[in-house]
Order: sequence, then structure tokens, then C-alpha cells
Amino acid sequence: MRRSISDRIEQYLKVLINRSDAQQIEIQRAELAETFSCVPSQVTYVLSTRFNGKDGYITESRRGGKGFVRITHVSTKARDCSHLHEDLQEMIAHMLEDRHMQESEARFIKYLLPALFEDMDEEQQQLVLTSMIKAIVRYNRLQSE
Amino acid sequence: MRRSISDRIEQYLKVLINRSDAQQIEIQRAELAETFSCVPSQVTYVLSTRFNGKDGYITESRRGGKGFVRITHVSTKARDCSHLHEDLQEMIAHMLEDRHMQESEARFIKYLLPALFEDMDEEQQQLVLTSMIKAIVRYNRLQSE
DNA sequence: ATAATAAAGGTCAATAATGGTCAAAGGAGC
DNA sequence: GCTCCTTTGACCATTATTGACCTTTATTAT
Repeated sequence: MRRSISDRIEQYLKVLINRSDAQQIEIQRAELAETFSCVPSQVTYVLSTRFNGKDGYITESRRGGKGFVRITHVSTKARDCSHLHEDLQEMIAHMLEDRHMQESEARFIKYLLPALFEDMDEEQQQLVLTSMIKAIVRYNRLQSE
Repeated sequence: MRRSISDRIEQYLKVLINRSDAQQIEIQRAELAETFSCVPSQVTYVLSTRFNGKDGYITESRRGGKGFVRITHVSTKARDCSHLHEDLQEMIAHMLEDRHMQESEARFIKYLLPALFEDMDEEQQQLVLTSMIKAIVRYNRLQSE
């Protein structure tokens, strides 16, 4: 669906990162630009718009001979979510770490949910949490398409 | 007289959506306008009058090169509830205007709610909506301090 | 060691390619 | 004529692409 060169570079890099062991890759800017037949500065553009801290990525680089750009996806190992209803705050923090949620969203939900749950019994809370996980997964899929 | 251009655009888009796997399509505004020999803003008009949240549709877009408009049809169950849902959408819109809420938060909630309501009966939905509205009001107050 | 040179990556502003907004004009059915 | 929906267009906002010029680092020549 997403067809611009920037989109394709983004996709390409994210696949590489996901396949990597440490959620980290190193690339050559000029080489990548060559691969996608674009100017090197477009790679910089993609990095700054799609791999910034807000999106859960850290980029470092070195100029000159043997230069490189390193991209790291900061995330912790996914955890078992079977007991979500027991510790809501922890769950949200966890999702935030895993970048299944953005900073601003997390902050919002963090505030919203306790207020929501005030009026709900445990069963209802569990229902809401389960649905929410599903929704977030779907949302995430849409975002990363 | 024959149906209006807006009607025909609506029909066209709905057929495309129904035929799609994920009840979701992406179009180019200018291209669609060209197809129907109208100005691009008429497409925007159709989207806002026939594909808004009230009708069970979510639209997202991106400007600039290789921009697009994405239309998603959300399930009927999710929107067949009380006026509270509409009220909430309106609140979100207002908060966006007043910058008491971020785009990403609003987008997130728009996705979250239908999925959340999928598994809930009307009574539960009402409870959630009421609590959410209360919570948002409080959140709003905190933000504006 | 130092100076020159080559080999990276970075910045920034101009331009192009989209979609959005809003208010005014048009038109069909009372 | 009045009202509501539609149609239009001028102007706006956002995102992508490109290229000239700059900075940093490694390598080579003296």
C-alpha cells in the first residue's frame, strides 16, 4: 500500500532490524541510497522521520572512512500477559517499552484506565483489558503497514 | 434526476471497501476526483458527509508525495450503541482543537473503542463510555494546568 | 609526525507532490 | 422564496525528494 521511496526504505530497514539478533543493524548511508536509487540525504530524512526516539529507535553514526549508521530498536523481551488484570500499570509500562504504544498514548491510557476501572468489577475489567490488547495489536499492525 | 456525483463517489467507494479483504482501501484524492471529473475537495466532502465515524467509517490520510486517503469500515456492532459514543467522539474532536489531546492519542482511541465494544453488551458499553468521559474531563483539567 | 587527500555522513533550503479548509455559488425540492 | 445539500476554487499544510555545501574520520604521502 505504501509506495513512496521513504516508505520502502523504512520497511526495508525494519525488516532487517526485526531479523537481527540484537534488534540493531549497521548500514552505509551511501550504499543504501544506491540500493534505492535515491540521494543519500533521503536516507537521513527517513531516519529522522521514522527512526527517531519517539518511535522507539536510536540512531548513531560515524563519518569518514569506514563510517556507518547504526539503528537500534529499544525493546525488552515480551512477557506473558495472562495475568494482565492484576497489575495494570506494569502492563502499560511493558507495552511502552516494547513500543506497542507511544509515549503520549501510554500517558493518556495510564491516566484513563484507573478512572475507568473504578466503576467496574473484576470480570468487566478483564474483558476490557483483553479487548484492549487485541485492539492495540490491530492498531499496531495498521501503523506499521 | 440522476444521483449526484457525491452519491456516485460514495457508491463507488463502498463497493471497493466491501470487495476488500480487510474492509479497508486506500485511494488518491486527486486521482479519484479525476475519475469522476470533479474537484478534489468534493472527495473530501464525500468523505466527511458519508464516511465519518457516525457511519462506521474511519478515514486517515497523509499529505505530500505519494499521499493517500485510507478508509476503514468498522463493524456495525461497535457503533450500534447509545449517543454516548457520539458524544465521546465530539469531545475528542473538541479536545484536539483545544490542544488538550494529541493527534496520536485521538487516533488511538478511535481505533480502541470499536474493538473494545465488540465483546460488550450495551450496558457495559454505557458504563465504559460514562467513565471514560469523566476520566477525560479530569485528564483534560490536569493537562491545562 | 604532519599535511594532504579520500571517504564517509550531516544540514538546510528549494521544489514538487500530495491532501485539507472554508466560504461562496449553484441547484433541487418544498 | 427558503432550506438543505452539492459543487467549486482559492488558499493552506504536510510530506517527500533533491542537491549544493559542510563536518568528521581514516588513510596516504612526505
